Amino acid sequence: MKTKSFSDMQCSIARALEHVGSWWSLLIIRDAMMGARRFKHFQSNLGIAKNTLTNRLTDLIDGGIMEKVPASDGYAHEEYVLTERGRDLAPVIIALAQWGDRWVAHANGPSTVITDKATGERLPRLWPRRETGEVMSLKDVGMRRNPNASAKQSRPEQEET
Amino acid sequence: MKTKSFSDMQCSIARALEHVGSWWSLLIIRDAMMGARRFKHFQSNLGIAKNTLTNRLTDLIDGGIMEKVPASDGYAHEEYVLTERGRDLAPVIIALAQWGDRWVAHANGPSTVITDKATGERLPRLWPRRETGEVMSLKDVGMRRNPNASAKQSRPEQEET
DNA sequence: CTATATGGTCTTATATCGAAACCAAAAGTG
DNA sequence: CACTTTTGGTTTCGATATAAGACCATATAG
Repeated sequence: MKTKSFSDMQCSIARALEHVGSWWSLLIIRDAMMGARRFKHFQSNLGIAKNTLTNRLTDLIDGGIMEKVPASDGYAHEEYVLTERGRDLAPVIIALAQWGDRWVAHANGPSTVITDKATGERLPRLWPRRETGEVMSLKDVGMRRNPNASAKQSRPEQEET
Repeated sequence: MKTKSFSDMQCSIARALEHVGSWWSLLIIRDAMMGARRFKHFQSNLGIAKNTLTNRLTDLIDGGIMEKVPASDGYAHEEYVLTERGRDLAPVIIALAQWGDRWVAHANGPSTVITDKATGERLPRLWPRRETGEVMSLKDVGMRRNPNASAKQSRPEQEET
């Protein structure tokens, strides 16, 4: 139920989830990244109900993540493709896939492997790095409140008043 | 309606979303990463209904992403903390935050900045890299079907039959 | 020109969410 | 120690989104 919207939150994660946080969105985006372009592709790949697919696609288009374009092969239908904004979600998809591979993989292994096309090798884990490229420990990653953030946000250290 | 479960899908992304794909899950995890530990923290930070929060926390615990531990300060209550599995979602959270910062930021800027504690600097964009640390172009990232994947998955190139 | 596939829309049933009331136990107060 | 407030829920209820399937117009295939 979307009744509660995140769009008034200042947090970028909430604002991002407003666009890609619903149940099917990221799977549709994943399929698009893998080459799906037509309604039927998404529907048969995902086993999603048609009306739900219509809704999700409409939301993604409204959010500027996908767009409808004329068929690439000269046919009359239209196709759904990712915009730049949508393609830019690749790190999210990859991070999610790698986490899934590690922690909740299917008994037969993952259905899809993310590779470096140049070598065919599996991509190394997406992980925070410094400008230098050095891999960071999570302990060194901080989340700092933006000074000109508007509202309160209680954290254990600062809530007593 | 969650009636449709992703848990029978072989795709790691679907399997990951089964755990963190519902509306509030990732925001709860984000709050936990920022230091929230108690029910009231999550509730007041997020403005989530209490019953929904209870459900989401229960699911996260069942999924091994969070766990309940005795209060760290000697009080009688229990606290909710991330497990290793949960902390390992950091790249997903960071990728999402960075995408949000870039594409759908709030007018006043993001409420939270993700930093390198060592320098206080904002973290560079999480992006696919080779083993060498070299940043990749998305064009070089491939998604290949796992040979021993079970079911069909139609892609434009292979669907005509 | 007929049959089928595609890309939807509409209706109905059900599951989930949000809000508010309610409650027991713990913590804070005098 | 008695009294009040906070915390951490659970229950009930109404609103809404989803799933499933019927239905339909257009496009493509034969």
